Amino acid sequence: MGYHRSEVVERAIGVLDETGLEALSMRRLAADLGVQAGALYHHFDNKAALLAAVADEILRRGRRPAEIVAWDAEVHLLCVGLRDAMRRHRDGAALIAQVHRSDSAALERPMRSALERGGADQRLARVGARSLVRFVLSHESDDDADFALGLGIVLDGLAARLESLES
Amino acid sequence: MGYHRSEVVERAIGVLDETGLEALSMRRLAADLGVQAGALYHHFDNKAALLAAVADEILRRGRRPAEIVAWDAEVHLLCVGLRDAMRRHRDGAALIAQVHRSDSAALERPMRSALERGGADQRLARVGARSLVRFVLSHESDDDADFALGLGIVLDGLAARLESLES
DNA sequence: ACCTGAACACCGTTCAAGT
DNA sequence: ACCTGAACACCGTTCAAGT
Repeated sequence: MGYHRSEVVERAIGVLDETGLEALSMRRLAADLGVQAGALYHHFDNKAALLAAVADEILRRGRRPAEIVAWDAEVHLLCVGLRDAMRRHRDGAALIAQVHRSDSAALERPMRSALERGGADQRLARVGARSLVRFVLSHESDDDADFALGLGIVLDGLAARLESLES
Repeated sequence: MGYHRSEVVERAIGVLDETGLEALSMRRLAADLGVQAGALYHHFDNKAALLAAVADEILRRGRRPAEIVAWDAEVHLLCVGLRDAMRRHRDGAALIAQVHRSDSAALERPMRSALERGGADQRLARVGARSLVRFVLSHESDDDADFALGLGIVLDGLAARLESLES
């Protein structure tokens, strides 16, 4: 009953918010759409593909218009933006972390280029981007103050490494 | 057929290593022990309790004898020890991360006291310990050099915060 | 092209009944 | 105390058959 994938994804986000990731099954979602479970496989190869599409949509909705800012402000914006996007939905972090496991590049690429803009060599940009993204994904339930402190620690460590590269 | 929980746990670790976390079901484990699935519920309240016991045992086996070392060496040892323990078994990190979600204290406590020994106040010790443990848990698949670089970044950031507390 | 109905091969958990 | 057998309420996925 979803002409397109997009309506299935939208309903999936609804089910996610109402019942959580654990209860978001192909059968439950199909029932919610008034359709047999097997019908979903005309739109998605498997459940992983559906969840990837859901994660994509959640991140797309969280995306802010590109601003022209300093590289360190951009790194900060990327972290806070990711955090906000995933906190907008029940189990958002768990879902995005799960999808991120099989496609880490999508989330880490913008972070990596911001770090390279800040003078990081390829390796530091890669490792730093990975650390930052995983930090954000694993600290969903922290309150904002603790999150800011933890993020500040990682950013300070990164800054120290960047300074020693400049000399 | 396990007089005690310990034999069930041992077999569970075997199944984990052979087939991975996804395939470690109550039914599969029971079949492996030559027993009906229901019998396992005489030893464990539910699957989560079983997995917690398995994670505990994996961590217990990875524990090294306490040495008398400087606090920063201890923090480093705790991180590397945790990493080694979880890498000794297939899907070890995923299992320990899962259990850690409902009992983060056990893993974070020793890290917290090491940080307090290094001069951290309660809040910095709590946030720092959490960041370090989650860093280790989420970087299982990194190679050793990338892990060391990432860990160094977090530790440097922590050190900067500790120095500013001393003044 | 899209969906139904029905099946296949699984899950975690409970519980009367047996020893 | 510990286990069996069998059930309950679910899963993801496939596929002939219908429209």
